[in-house]
Amino acid sequence: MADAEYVNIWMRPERPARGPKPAYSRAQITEAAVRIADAEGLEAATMRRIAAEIGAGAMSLYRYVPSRDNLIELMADRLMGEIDVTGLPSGDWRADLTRYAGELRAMWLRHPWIAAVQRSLPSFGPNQLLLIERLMGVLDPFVPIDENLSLVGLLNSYVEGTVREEISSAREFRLSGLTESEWMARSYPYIDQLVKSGQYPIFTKIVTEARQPHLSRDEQFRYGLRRVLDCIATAVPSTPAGDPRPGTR
Amino acid sequence: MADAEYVNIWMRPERPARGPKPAYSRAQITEAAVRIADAEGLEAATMRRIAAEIGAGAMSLYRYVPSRDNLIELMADRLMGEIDVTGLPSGDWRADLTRYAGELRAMWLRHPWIAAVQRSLPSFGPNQLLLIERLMGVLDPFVPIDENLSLVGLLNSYVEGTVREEISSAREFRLSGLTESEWMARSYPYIDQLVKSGQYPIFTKIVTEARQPHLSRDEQFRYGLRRVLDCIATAVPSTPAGDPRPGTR
DNA sequence: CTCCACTGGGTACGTTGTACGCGGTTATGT
DNA sequence: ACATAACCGCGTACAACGTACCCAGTGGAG
Repeated sequence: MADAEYVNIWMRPERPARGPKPAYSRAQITEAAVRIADAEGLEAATMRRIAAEIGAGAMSLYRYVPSRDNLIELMADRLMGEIDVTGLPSGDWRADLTRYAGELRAMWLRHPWIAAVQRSLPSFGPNQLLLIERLMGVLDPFVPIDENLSLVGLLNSYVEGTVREEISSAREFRLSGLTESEWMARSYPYIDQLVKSGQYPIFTKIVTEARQPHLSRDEQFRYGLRRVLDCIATAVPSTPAGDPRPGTR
Repeated sequence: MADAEYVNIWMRPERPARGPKPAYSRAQITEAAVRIADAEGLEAATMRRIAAEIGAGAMSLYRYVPSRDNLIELMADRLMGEIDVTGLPSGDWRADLTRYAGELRAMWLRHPWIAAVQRSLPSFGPNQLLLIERLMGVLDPFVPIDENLSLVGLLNSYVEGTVREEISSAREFRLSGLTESEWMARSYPYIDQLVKSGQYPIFTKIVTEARQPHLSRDEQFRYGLRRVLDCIATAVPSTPAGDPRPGTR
């Protein structure tokens, strides 16, 4: 009942006032959970497994965290902290957003399980909040806040969308225990059957021509990112708002 | 062991040659599962629940589907079938993509649980395949296949990204059993505390100014979509490839 | 020194996906 | 026509999950 009072994990104090010193901490638990999720996926980070990782009993975790879902919120915010936003905004919005996009992508690739966490309402943990401040600060001088949200949303969508695709191939191999070529050999009959049927000319083109990309994933990402930034540029006046804007529309 | 031979759900025949007539079908099972997921979320669509829905025993489902994960693949492809692609490509790529984007978004909103399905390697079910053919056919005459993939990927990212955000708010309410205003009242103290601290000016701006949007979600979507299409337009020559292109680059 | 709010953690419960095996049914080979 | 084997639906059973509840022990506040 006292528990139900805190809807928000971020408002619940980590430790009550009195009593013996706790043996563990939220940060330590979160760290262990992230370590396990990195190595074996989010579903491997069970309460028992996390507890074992830090040498605790399973039920001890509930002294620090109300539920597994809340722990996952903590993990997600911990990840946001990996995105370095020092020096943002720098004044050059394009450079800032390029850096941010690169770091976001790198973070996702380091922690692919982030794709599996269902964000319910945006969970405003400390790292998330700092990120919002710095990131939205980049375009804040140029566009109204709704437009800013919309543009940053577009950028985030692009990064998340592309990296999701990138992740999912790797994920399948990881948990099926197959290498990529083994998987290819296994699923070849199906693809081949589709191609041979002649009913799917464009699908065939994709499989036969685009399967061996002449660009690395990194280059593909940067190429697409430039396009997105160009798109954003059309909505960003070159001088901060408040100045009498030239007819740049 | 015979089971392991089919890596792909789409290659495994629904029914073997001999034996008594099955009482159910994949389609029927998938339909029931979708119905439950629509009403109560994907996690409510357990094997027992689905079986009960069609009046079967839990283990009977495994005569039709090798695992729950595979059933979810079936469900996902079933959803792709809701996207109407008749008459695509029509010749007007902008109209085609606008229509597609609208239908994709509507489908997601009808079946929000789609956000929770982890696509591993793209699962090429029949509906997915048809969609690929028609959708990629829209830009196929204009751009090379890699570029096509990239542009369609951008569009998909935009739709998925925005609709994910839209979904997640509603989801929280659904499963916490709170109305939006109740939730607001509950989480207000935290938001308020952040605002009052004065440390997060931009976050404050978002919460106080942008929380009451002057545009409906639909209008926001269409507005952002136009921007994305403009962005795509810069990469699409106005005449089909093969023609000597004017210096539009 | 006493008290009690707190600690870590063992036990137990309900729910999940699914392996296994049963007795009944039916298309097929003869 | 009939034996056979392949299939059916499904009851039972099990391991793993999140977590409610309880308990003995601990250490700071009075």
